[in-house]
Amino acid sequence: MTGRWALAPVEGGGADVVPLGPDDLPSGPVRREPDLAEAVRSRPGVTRWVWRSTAEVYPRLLAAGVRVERCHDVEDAETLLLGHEGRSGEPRNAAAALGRLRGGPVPPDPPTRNADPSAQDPLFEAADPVDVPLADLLAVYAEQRRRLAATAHPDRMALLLAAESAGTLVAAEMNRTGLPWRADVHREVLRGLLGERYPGAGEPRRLAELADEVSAAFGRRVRPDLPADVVKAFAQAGVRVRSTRRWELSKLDHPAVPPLLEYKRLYRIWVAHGWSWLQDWVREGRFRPEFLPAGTVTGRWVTHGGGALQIPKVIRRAVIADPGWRLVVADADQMEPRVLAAISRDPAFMKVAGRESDLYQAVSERAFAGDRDRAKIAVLGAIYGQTSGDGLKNLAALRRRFPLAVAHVDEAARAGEEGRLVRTWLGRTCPPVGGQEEAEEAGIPLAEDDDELGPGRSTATTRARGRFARNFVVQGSAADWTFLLLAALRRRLRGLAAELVFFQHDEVIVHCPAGEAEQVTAAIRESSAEAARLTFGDTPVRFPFTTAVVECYADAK
DNA sequence: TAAATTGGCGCC
DNA sequence: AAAGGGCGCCAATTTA
Repeated sequence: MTGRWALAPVEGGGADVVPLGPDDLPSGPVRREPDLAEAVRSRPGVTRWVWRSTAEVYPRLLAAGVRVERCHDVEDAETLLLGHEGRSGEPRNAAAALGRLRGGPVPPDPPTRNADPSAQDPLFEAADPVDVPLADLLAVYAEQRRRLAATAHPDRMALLLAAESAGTLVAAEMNRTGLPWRADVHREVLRGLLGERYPGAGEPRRLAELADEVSAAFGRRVRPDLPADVVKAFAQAGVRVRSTRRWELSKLDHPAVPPLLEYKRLYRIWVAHGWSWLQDWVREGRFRPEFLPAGTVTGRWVTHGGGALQIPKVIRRAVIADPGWRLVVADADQMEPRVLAAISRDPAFMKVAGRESDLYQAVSERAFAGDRDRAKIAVLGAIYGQTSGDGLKNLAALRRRFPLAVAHVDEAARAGEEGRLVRTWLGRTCPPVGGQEEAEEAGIPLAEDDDELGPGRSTATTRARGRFARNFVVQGSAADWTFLLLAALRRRLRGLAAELVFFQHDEVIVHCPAGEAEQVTAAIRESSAEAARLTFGDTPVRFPFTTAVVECYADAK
């Protein structure tokens, strides 16, 4: 009952299961079990379940109260392996992987569905056309193990696959648990910001007032939610403005600007996190977005539904722990620069990142005469690829003191511009620019005709590809690390009532009884150290977290 | 008329 | 001071 087992659901609610030996082949007979959840529950000693897709299997287990320690998500692994092999455009579903292995048909991936809160009914979902029976799944898995051994750093790639699979478990568990959400508090916040709500059509009162103020300032009726109308109104008032972006408007000296900016801020809350959002996404005291691991090229997760990764600060007032419980909100401090230190192995930068105190302050003392703001601009500029303004001057100062760190991202940018593969620390791979469709699907900026630039000069799109790759190695390696962190934290929370309820790039929220808050805080600290050791090996770089134990999310910062 | 694109802004 | 990287979502507008 120990070791790895593979599992494939079958018609009628059952499953086929089989134990796997050290050679990745079955070490016993396939058993047909009548009940999927029972098949897993009755084998508590299994250390890793191999299955096609966590999203397919695990929600059913969780619904039956069954959790697993570890898994290998074959389709998730397929995505990462294809990427590593420079074949990211090929379908990643299990049936396609089988087709490539056997020379059979290679079905395309099913379209990614959009979550629609009014029409979610998983009971009536059609059978998945890309599903494969257990015997075929085993063949695909064994082949994946061979391909894994052939990667540039098999030990790192194995970690990446394990970490991503752990992420799929965490995501499924969070999807089920949901984020504690007080609808009554949310409504209070809305009333305070937006005023009375007019049932039926029309803006809430505060927005209507601000629209009137804008119109009064222009001397004619202007709809502030229509950029074209606003640009025209400014033109008629003798002010030329290229767009209605906030940073551009805020430079202007015109009486319409203050109410306009306030309107935009509140309008955004109204349409994105207002009463209809509450209606759509909050049920029984929980906000349940759908976390999708590996939703992006860089590895960052995305969510479907409710804009869960963009909850405005003011709305976080509604995230309140259950009575007697607390939220442990943990935020990694300057995660991406610390990751850059770890992957570049720049001695001076590692020294700076080896302290838990403010990294930007430490950088500023070495390169910017103590000016923290400039240090931060320079570091972020290096990571994001700043191309103009003071950023370049600051970047030069950064390069003098931390040459290897800057060279690391410069090299990634060059590789991206030249269409070479770019990898994160653990081996997640940024697709090269191949076919047009492929690149567009992956969101990679494409080269285009640009006759005005002579030979030897990059086009704007080439430079955009460079920035993409530059950021990829840092953001992606940071994602690598956070999944190891999540896996470690999940393991450490086992046995507690505490539950992971939220994850956002460099921030986690754990919901726990007040009495467990101290243990949870310690678990986060220990998980950070463990994840750093596993991911980057022997590195002096530290990854401190700011943790807050609060009843309300809004009080965490 | 439905699908795709655009402008804008929230979060990291 | 200037407008770099990654997303999702909404309404309006354009395209097919």
